[in-house]
Amino acid sequence: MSNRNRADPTQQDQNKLIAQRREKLAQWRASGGAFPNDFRRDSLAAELHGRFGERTAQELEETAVPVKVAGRMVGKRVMGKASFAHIQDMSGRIQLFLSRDDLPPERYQQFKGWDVGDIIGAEGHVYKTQTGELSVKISDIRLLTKSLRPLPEKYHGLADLEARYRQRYVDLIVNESARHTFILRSRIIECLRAAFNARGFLEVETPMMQPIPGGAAARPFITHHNALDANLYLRIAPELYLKRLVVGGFEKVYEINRNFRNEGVSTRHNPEFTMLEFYQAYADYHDLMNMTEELLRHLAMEVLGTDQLCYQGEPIDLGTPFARRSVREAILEHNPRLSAAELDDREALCGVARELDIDVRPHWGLGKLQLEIFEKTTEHRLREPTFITEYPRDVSPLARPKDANPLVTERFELIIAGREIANGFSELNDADEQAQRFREQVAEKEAGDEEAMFYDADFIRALEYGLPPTAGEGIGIDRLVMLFTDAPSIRDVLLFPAMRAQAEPE
RNA sequence: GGGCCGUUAGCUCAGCUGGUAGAGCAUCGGACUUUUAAUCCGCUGGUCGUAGGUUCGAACCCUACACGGCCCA
Repeated sequence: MSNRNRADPTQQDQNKLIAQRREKLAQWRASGGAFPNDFRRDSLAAELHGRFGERTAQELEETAVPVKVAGRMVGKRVMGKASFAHIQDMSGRIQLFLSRDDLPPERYQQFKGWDVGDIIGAEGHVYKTQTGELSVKISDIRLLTKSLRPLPEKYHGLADLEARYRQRYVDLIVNESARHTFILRSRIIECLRAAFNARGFLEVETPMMQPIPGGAAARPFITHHNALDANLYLRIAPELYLKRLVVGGFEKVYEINRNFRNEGVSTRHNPEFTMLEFYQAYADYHDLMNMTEELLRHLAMEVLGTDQLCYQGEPIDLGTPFARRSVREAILEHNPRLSAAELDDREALCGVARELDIDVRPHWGLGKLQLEIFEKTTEHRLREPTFITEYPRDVSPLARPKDANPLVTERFELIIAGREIANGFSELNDADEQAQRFREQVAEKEAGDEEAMFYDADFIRALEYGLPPTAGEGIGIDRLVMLFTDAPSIRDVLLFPAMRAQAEPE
């Protein structure tokens, strides 16, 4: 990134290219009618390709269908008294052919002064060039918006990652793959919404600003409400509100929205990220695993047309049933030197954890140690879709314990390509036990765990009215989109990823 | 927070052992009525991220800082 050309608009344009374009704009203003907004197009590029792409040149010449198109000029080839240009609209690109003698007087001369990047509107008729490219033979053309800044080079596009993230608008103009990623993201969310609606779920919106942040183990952002003179937290999860709604009788609810976690930024973490969270009464975690598997397979077929994904060179098969194994089984499988007996021996696990360079805290219990060891040694090795089940009770304070073994819960996480994609469980609906779990969390918070949960008395009150047996799950949309678009970084699937503020924006 | 790497023209990138900076594309001027990374001819364009230091001399060596990338916590 250049630090030159600072923000003061009266002082800018040290850059010759910008100065030249500003001069062209000044002439346009002087001639009157700059920045008009009375041009109406009647066709998009992709529509033209769809309607006329298969027609022969002769058929098109006979019908001479008149069209009006508009978009950003992304290519310009002037050859004496005739020119080609490509314009790009939200659907794609279409070529324009201009011949001086087909245009009003002076128009061709004006066109020659316009720049790649300018927004133009044109009318003419659909035809095919000698090479068979569907194009519009122009009878008149107008400049609609003057672009003052030159676009990146046409061949390499914009490659600098910092520039692509900070100036996403430029990235979207010049990089087809970026447009594709965000269009696919939109389709994925659209498809998920349709799937939940079809299953009878009700879409809801719950507070983003919460007096007590709950539903996950994470550090929250704090903000302040002036009129109430009260601190509020940006939500780390919608979970406790969604369960209140199930108490209220909305037995199947879902929400697709942002969560905020005050943690580091990395290729997998952004401080704000999108989560699909849903709850279904009279279901348990097995039901949700089955549904998740179905859902992902359906999603892949809908948006990609295949259930065979390729992520960063690695094949991912969503077509065959996902593996399911418990945290215990997974740890033992990937740590052959560990015995089942050692997994239940806190002292032994502490030693193992330290050998793994895990920063063991004195207040950690057996479950926390198991989970840390799982995350360090096992999670990243799970490449094919795998449900990891039976998470320890003490790291799952909102989940229902297993009847057969109350030390673990009816919880799962879905791991694909070494990353957590979803997390779900049978909900803890025993108000007294939930209150006890909150008290344990508060004790851990007091012991220094900043991610431990708060005691939410209103949530307990809601449970006391009676939460039906319910299962709930969160699916990380950004990570799902990464998987589906083969994106190496979460920033590639966020239109405006979190970046450190620039000292002086250009 | 730690380690490694990067920052040079509008964009994509070269730049050797330290000797005051180059290409392609774009721009600008010219030629050209079916091109599509158009072609051909000619000309421009730089406070080498910032600030110090070493040196006769720094894009290059050293230090700090800023921003970014990757990995680890």
